[in-house]
Amino acid sequence: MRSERRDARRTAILEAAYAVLRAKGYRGATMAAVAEAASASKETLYSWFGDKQGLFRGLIEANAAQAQAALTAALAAAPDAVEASLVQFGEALLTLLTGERAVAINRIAAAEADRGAAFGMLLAASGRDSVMPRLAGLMADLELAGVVRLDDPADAADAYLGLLLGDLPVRRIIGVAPPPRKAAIAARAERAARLWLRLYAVTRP
Amino acid sequence: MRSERRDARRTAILEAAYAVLRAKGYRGATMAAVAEAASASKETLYSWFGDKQGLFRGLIEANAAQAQAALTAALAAAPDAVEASLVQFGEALLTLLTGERAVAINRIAAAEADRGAAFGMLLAASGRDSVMPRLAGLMADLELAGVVRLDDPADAADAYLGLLLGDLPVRRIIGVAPPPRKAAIAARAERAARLWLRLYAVTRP
DNA sequence: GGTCAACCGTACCGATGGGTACGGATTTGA
DNA sequence: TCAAATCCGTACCCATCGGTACGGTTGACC
Repeated sequence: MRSERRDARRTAILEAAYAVLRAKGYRGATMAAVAEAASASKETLYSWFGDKQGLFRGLIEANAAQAQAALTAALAAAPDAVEASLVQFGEALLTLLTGERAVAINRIAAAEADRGAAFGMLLAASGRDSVMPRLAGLMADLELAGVVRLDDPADAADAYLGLLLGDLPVRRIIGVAPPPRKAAIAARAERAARLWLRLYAVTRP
Repeated sequence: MRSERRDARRTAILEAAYAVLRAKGYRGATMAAVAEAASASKETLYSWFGDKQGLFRGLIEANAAQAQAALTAALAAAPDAVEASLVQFGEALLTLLTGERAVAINRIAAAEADRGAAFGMLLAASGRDSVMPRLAGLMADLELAGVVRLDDPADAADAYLGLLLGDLPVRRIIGVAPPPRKAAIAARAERAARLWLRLYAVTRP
């Protein structure tokens, strides 16, 4: 299959683009540097992706697909207790959002936010807009199980996100916080679930 | 006084720098554009601030002082109930963090996060590191008043920040959310205080 | 009123990076 | 094995931007 090799090459190029992006930032990620890292020519880059924005748009889309898969996997590993799935979901989401990839991509969107918010929109579409439905579903399950009562589901979801993330994503994007360790992520997810349940549980513990 | 005029000129230049920054972003904020907006010469800019980083470092520092003053004012307008001061503090903080100025500055730090985190550090020093003590003090007051019980004050403060901010700052920085209206800010601050009190109140309402 | 420093406007320089063009090599498909 | 398409490497063009130099002008201070 020719398309297989093409796809592999494409992801290899995007991987090289990400490597340069992570090391040098968006403005430092020159097309020449990406081409060299990918052992490709600039002309190939332009022919495949149109321009620099197109290249990194491709990177964002690829990452979005990856992130979706990770979240799906986290939810698929169905735990016995519904509450535990909230923790697992939180861990997966926190791992994604504070990871190097998401941070680097968020920095692109921040740097380009003035020149239209094209990157931001794309990121939001593949980020929040795909996360919230899953979170809503999870919470609906919890409500059906009689664990919690949610008068305003959107509000409750927002509260959970806040408790889970805090200002960590901003500090990551700004560059003042290192990526949290697995243990720290687990602790945060556990704490967020505990506090959130305390807020909305039907029977106050 | 000559220094008065110098100070006024300096703040005028920084104001012009901010205007250009807001309109064009950090990379688009060329020294020439700032000079023109300030009716100054590039040479003056370089002589006063050293280089581009120095200019925007000055902008960040000026903004930090302004923000500190706003928070102090919010806390100084001492309300009768200590709980109300939590709402006032939240409104002030939310107004600051989602405002155009803070967002533009955060975008600088995001764009320059790879090349060392100099801007990020500066921003954190004048931001979180100056906010948290005040929040801690506020919460200590609440505990002394017997309203809440905080086993882990740092944790409680983090939870409050999460409830207050949610992912709004990130969405602002990314450019996908407009600055919230006064009413929305008030609603968020009120909600954060309500939920936080529900979490930590001594007597569950 | 005269002197001196600061400042404005402009012009200039070197470097860099996005985007294009082209020749030679390599792979693809029959 | 041969023709066609693709791709790599390099070189090139052009615009932009950070930073510097300089001459004319203004304003402060004596």
